[in-house]
Amino acid sequence: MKRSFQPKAKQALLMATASVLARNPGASLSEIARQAGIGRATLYRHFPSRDVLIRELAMEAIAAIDAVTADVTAQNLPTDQALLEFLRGVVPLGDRFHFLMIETSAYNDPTVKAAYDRQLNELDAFVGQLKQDGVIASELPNAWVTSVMDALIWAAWSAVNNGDLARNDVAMLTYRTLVKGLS
Amino acid sequence: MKRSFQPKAKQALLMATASVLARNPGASLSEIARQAGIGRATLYRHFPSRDVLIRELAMEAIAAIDAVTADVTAQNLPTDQALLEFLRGVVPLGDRFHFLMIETSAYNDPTVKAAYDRQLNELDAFVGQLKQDGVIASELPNAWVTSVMDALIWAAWSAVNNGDLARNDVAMLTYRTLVKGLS
DNA sequence: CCTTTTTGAGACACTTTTGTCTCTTTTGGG
DNA sequence: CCCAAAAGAGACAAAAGTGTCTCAAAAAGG
Repeated sequence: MKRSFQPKAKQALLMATASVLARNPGASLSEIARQAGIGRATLYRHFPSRDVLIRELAMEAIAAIDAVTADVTAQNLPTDQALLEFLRGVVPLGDRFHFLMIETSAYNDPTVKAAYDRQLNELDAFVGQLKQDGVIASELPNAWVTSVMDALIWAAWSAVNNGDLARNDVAMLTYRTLVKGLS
Repeated sequence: MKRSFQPKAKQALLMATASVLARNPGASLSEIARQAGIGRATLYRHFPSRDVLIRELAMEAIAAIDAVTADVTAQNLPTDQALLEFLRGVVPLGDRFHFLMIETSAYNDPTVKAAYDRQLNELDAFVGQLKQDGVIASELPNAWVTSVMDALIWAAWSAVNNGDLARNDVAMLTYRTLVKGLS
């Protein structure tokens, strides 16, 4: 083959889709293709249906967050620093992180659902560690902590993409807000 | 007339719609009607079109938040207490508050847009006061503050509706998270 | 009860979106 | 420069959502 079916373009397409769907979950495929700067037919060449697109995006998002987690874990940092590093990695993925929370149709697929549940459990365990180490208050319900984390990550990503906040500041700002807010 | 066209049922319908649309902005009218426990045709008897439903819901949401603001203002509290009271009033309206942020199609209507812009300005002014009074840090961009407020209000409402948090605790929890997080 | 109003269910045309195909143009490796 | 792979454009049927209408059942006032 001259040019193999480039996984690079597919990746870029997935990222564009996340960006669109995070803002407007009901967006049509024409809308997604338009905002990705490609033709609708081309979108179908990469993804045979809307469901597959959603599913692959979900899996990609989960994998991207896993990569961040693995990277942070490998550094063996104290939990508070690990949280900061996690945010540094995850805030740029804010649209995909958010997409996972709102695009409930993705969980019709059992593989996606299993991977997502596993990731939620890992996050829950991390919150447990943060509590143990006194980074956040242990009397707070985990559900509240994870909700606030998601909410702030999404707010941070949106602020950067609206031009309201600088990309380099935003992880630290989120970290401070989170740690101080939940201490 | 025997029974006038009850504004009460209409109100209940709007509330159910907000609840559905906040979670799933792309929900169809069948979905909305089903979750509201009524027939689709009945929905059309109250609202002639999807656009009108969206528009009326937006106006109702804005009015409900205005009512909270007016109530808080009338009490002439110090700003930190005013914030707490505002949250107490607004967290139960979390779905409608959130709906206003995500249902961009509502702003096609100039009346809705004007009312929403006015409300955003009022919120911005309130944030300015909170900064002046040292309740929150003045170096934070207003956009970040309002983003975090919305995010937390929505997280709080969701947590209550998922049964993760008690309705009576949640405003105070949101207040603490917000004030400590942004101090 | 009886009457009037409201409701739910379903049929219907219309619009938008989805998914499939074909044809032409562009692009990048050889 | 050539040519195969990939892109865009557009036509098309199928599916889903929207808006209108009718009719029978339910509900509530008199």
